[in-house]
Amino acid sequence: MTPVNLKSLAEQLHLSIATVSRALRDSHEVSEATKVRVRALATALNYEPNAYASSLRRNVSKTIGVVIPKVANHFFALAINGIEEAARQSGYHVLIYLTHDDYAREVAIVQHLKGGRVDGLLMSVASGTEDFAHIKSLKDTNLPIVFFDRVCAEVATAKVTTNDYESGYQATEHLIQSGCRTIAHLLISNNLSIGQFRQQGYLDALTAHGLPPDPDLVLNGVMDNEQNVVLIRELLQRRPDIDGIFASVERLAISAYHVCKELGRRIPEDIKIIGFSNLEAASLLDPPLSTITQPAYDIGREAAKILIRAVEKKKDILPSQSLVLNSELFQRRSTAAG
Amino acid sequence: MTPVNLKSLAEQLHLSIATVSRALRDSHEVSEATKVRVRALATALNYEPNAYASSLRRNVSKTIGVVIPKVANHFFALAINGIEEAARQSGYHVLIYLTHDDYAREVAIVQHLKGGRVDGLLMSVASGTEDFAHIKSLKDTNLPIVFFDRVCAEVATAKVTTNDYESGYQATEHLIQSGCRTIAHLLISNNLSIGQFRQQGYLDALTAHGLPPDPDLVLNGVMDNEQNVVLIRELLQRRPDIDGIFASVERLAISAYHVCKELGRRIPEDIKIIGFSNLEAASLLDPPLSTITQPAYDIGREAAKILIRAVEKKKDILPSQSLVLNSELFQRRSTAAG
DNA sequence: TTTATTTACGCAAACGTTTTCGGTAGGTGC
DNA sequence: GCACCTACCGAAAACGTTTGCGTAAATAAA
Repeated sequence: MTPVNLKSLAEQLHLSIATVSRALRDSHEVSEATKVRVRALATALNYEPNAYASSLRRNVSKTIGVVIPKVANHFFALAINGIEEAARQSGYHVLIYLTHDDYAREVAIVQHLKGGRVDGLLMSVASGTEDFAHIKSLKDTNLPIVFFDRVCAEVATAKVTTNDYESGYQATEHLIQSGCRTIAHLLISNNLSIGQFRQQGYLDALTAHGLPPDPDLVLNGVMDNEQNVVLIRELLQRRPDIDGIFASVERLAISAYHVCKELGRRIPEDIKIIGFSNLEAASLLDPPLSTITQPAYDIGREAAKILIRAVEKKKDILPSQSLVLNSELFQRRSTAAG
Repeated sequence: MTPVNLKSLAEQLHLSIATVSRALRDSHEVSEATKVRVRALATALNYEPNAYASSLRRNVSKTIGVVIPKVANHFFALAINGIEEAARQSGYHVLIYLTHDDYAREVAIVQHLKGGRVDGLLMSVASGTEDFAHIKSLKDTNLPIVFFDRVCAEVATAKVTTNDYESGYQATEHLIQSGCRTIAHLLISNNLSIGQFRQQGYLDALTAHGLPPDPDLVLNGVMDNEQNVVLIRELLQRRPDIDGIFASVERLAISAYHVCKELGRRIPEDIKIIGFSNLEAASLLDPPLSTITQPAYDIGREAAKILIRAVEKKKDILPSQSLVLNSELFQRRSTAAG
């Protein structure tokens, strides 16, 4: 079976390759009559242009890369959903890379992307990343980059985030207004700005309501969930006065649930819990978990839109194009006043 | 800034492009001394070969496509995780396409893939797909395809699935052994074989235990969850004797939970529920949901492995390479015998 | 009629890489 | 001395597409 490409089409139509190419791209330099002829044969033979030849020649791949820590996480899954939607609408393809929060993997991936495989990059940096040289070096190749959620402050480009400070403040305030006086903050400590913003919101909400911040109530979680359960258990046993928990990370809220059940602390009667989460099933938990939910889909979609717009216009992406989309507080039974 | 490609490297090294290319690919036709020189400059200048030029010339893209209905679903998210892992290990890139269970989108995506953008395809077909001509036509271009989970029986290739029939049988048997006598089956009716297998397992388990199958107990759900709640409510009100529910689809189990709470049916005292689900939070639901959980990560990884192996060896994929990975039944309180 | 202008198409170069084919230099065996 | 081999390297074609430029004919303007 002969390959179906511009050459074979041209031969069958007794035209030049150039004319066939132009006809298919609807150029004004070719008559309507031949356009019709060309299109007819192309669809008849199921012609599809070779993406790599086209990309090579035009130096454009119609592909964007997405580098994220993980996909088995409802936030990132929803973000990909939004990204794919925006990409599809503009005819872009989506390459996915997972760092698993591993710095070395992130570096390797970023290095690979210098090969021109993508026209632009969406990125949520790994929590283990402390040195951003690899990202800067990629940006120096003029590859447009947009960060979302886990941004890299040191690289001057657009960032799409949620209002982490305000959300941390709101969550803490919500616990206070529900009657809590001794509020713990569970977080994963790393150098990501989002964690710091949430922590600051927590602290400011406490002081604003006359509650003195206590470092003993701030628990730095780790990667391993089993270990987190141990840490949280220790905290709750050491400080039986804790009556509220603000979890900056979904799985810390889940671990807190486990510990409370194990220790016989009733939620929300003895202790109230609120957490950042995109869990669909939050309302089905026992009890339903109050959440701060990020607009993950929108974050992904808007980030992709900014990126694609820049790629198409061949214009640099400015930090001023950054977007902050508000998270939403869903009040459920785990923080019911009582 | 001059581009860093083979040409520029060759000029600086006073070598030919051919030699530089061979040196970087570690050909035996170039001396060790020059290899060292070439590699040194290449790493110094951060050279990364142009992926599209390479793909065009070698007719190989080191990229696999993944076409799935959705990503905001723990099963598919885990599957992607496995796919990415296998791909990364073999140096492959992963393109993601979402059909949203829409036939037209699936056709458009498949048509696009004829452009040679991917070396192979992993696919889980959309539930709305009834005609497989587009897939067959893609396969006719000699593109290797491996189906996973939602397979297409009409295309002769490898399929990676789970033991749907046995799982349906086990789930039903588990309900019977927990004391249920009137067991409803909630499913999404479509022409996917997995649904049919599960339904058959349900029927066979009933008859094997002397319970007469009753078509009135089989509920065909729809896409819209609100509508499903209505349907389930009608069913439970029409048949107050129902004491067990087997949900073939996660969200139907969730909807059943909602209806039970609304109608005041206690789980598991009045009615027991088990469902296919990859929900992480199943154990945190109220009450914890018994599940049949598919090995999603392994399914994705094994499917990708089969595909990549075939791509590398340039050999056809045979239906005999199909794999069946067993699901696991997690018994939780929603089916506690009482 | 002559001179611009437009229309419709072909030629050929380019994108960066890989690979075939060959060529040169030096060494080895006879 | 000659034939032969090996080690190393370069020239150039090829992958399929896009596009600047040229050109012939047709049309419009003068």
